[in-house]
Amino acid sequence: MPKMAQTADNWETGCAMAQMRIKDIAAEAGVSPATVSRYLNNRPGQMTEETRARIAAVIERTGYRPRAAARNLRSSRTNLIGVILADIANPFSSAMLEGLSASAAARGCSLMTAISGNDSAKEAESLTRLIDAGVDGLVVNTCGGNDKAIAAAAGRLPVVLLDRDVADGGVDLVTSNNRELVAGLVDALAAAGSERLCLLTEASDDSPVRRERAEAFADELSRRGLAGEVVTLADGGVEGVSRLDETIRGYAGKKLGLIAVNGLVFLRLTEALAQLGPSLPAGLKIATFDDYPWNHVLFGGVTTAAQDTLTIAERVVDRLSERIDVVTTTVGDAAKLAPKRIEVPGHIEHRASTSR
Amino acid sequence: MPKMAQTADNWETGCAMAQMRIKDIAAEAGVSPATVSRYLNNRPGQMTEETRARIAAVIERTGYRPRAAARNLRSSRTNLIGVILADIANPFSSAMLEGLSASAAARGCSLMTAISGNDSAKEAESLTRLIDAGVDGLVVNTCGGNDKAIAAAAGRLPVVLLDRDVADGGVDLVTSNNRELVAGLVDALAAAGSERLCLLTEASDDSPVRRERAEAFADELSRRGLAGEVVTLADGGVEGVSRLDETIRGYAGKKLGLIAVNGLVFLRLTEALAQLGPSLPAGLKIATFDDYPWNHVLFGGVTTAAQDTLTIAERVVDRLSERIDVVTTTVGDAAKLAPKRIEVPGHIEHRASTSR
DNA sequence: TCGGTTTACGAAATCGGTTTCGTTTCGACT
DNA sequence: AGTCGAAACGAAACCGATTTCGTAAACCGA
Repeated sequence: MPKMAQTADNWETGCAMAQMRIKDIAAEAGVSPATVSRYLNNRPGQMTEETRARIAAVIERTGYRPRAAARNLRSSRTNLIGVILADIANPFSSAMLEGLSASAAARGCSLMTAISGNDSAKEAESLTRLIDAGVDGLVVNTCGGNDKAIAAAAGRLPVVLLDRDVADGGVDLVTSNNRELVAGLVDALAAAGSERLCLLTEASDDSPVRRERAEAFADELSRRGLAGEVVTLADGGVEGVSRLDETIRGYAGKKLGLIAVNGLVFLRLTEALAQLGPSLPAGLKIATFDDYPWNHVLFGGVTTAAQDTLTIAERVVDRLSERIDVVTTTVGDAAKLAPKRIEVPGHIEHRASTSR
Repeated sequence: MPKMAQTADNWETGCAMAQMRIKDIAAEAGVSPATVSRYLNNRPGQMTEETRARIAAVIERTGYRPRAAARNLRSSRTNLIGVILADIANPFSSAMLEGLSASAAARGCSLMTAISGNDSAKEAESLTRLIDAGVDGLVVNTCGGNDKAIAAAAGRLPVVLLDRDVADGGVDLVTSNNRELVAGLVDALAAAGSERLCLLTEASDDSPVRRERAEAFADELSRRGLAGEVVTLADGGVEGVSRLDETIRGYAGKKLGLIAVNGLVFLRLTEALAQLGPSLPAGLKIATFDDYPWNHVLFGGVTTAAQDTLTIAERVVDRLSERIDVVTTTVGDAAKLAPKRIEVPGHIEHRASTSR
């Protein structure tokens, strides 16, 4: 006996009717599955307005949704973007995630996220897991230690780096204009009367971003003939803080200006300063990277180099989409896009901590 | 001419060899695809140790990875967990994401994330997008307004709610022991000598969590015979802050104790207090929900009701896995799990803001 | 040694879309 | 009217795994 067509009538009770297949829709609309597929993907091969309407009606009525797995299998496209974040506790990362989510959704893509927690091994594992899952492209905010693997991945599918570069280069990167932002903060401190500047960094953070900011800081100092240095806090609270404390005491009253290289360092700085008193020691000026909610509050507002996270996210998804389109369009690897570095301008929020 | 077996020899240059299929592996190992499949999923139908080793060797050598899409199609399981978060800017959410990511990875699952940004429409859209993508289960930190849709979704696939419940009930929920935490904070303030307590909330936040905490607060007050009230800040900075300011001034010096219902409210409170001076007005005590980095810093440390985000995440994934297993195991809907409410105990961090 | 049961494995169907390729239809232009 | 080309659509192959079902071999107790 030939297999009966499994119609999707709500059988007996009006309970959950069996999932419909594209062929059911086709039958119902009196067309072939191919035509329904063309409708679903509004393919160039147009169809009669009447046919289109009939299919639309049936889909509307039945609430049919195509199964993604089947679609993925044949077309080998998943509309999934993989995201690997180094440290979600960092508000920069969560802001980025929100931006990526929005930009991806605007293109009909979903996000598969993995969080490495600054652990290289976890990052590597996430890399393969996301690739195995069949993501169309990958956004990586690397914690370092996987440069080889990431470069290799970039050879197999579209990859865009977020904020932190890999050694070998050759992979797209989207980042802030760190050099200009450093200059802006130095400006603000100098304008506030600081004569000697310190850039505060953390020992555990050896990221390219930190290095770039440190270099820009040194350059900026020598360009202006200002005195200053990079102070690296030891990891873990106490030692680092006392070292900082020492530095500040040593300069107190001498028009010192401090720049925290990121939000976490700024929090530790705040902790250290709390030991000296609730408001800033006379003559001490402060500025920091990354605009967090508490930056408005601490010290009556701290001058901040704010990154334009939303735009960064947008650029990342734009670029990734370009690559994805190329991959799915071109036959050979001939017209592969050259790797590109995209800088998104941030801006300086001037607040009380650098007022004269 | 019969189609030639596409062997995966690195042809000519050692360049990227063609993706292998399970049938290639099977051929190479001298077994059938079915056997390789059994190996990959280590199925009960065991195989000879020798066969197993031979397959393992071929896979090892070729670096074969099964295509997820094909696997998903046939088995209708994706090993994907969908996560919808209301507000990623809230550190509670990002901590949760990290925990979920870890717990899911431990079970070989990946996360598909969507962020509603407290927008009901976006939440609804995310819901269908994730379901269409074929996630095995869903974790929802709802922003409200989609109770019907969420309940409906829970009827079609495993759903676990995070922190915020839906109206109709009937869906699993994992949350903190808010009532005990409220009691703990009231304890701390009372012990610090506060005679009149305020719970600060925001007008825009009408979540079940807020309501639960407010109710617990009222109950606790009456149980102890303490005076107090719930103060709702208007949205947007100024009006809300001045209202708060007024409240504080009205009570200043009268042994007032303040509880911020969440981290965002606490930040606004901090802002308002900054107008009164850098340290707490005499006799004013403060406590807050949610343990953020700056809680250690502000006011020399603020007493906090900390939620155990890691454990919450773990319970969520545990519960979701239970449901997923039931769905894929049972034939009928007979043994469906009854909805369950899981409370994960948090704890109180006693800090300087409630010292005597 | 012989039935009976278990174990190891292969052949082929199957999941539900997409895509290729071919056929029909229709309009337009000599 | 005849021809041509494009547009609209259908039949069937295809994506690459899993799963069912069947069979041969191995094992086992009597």
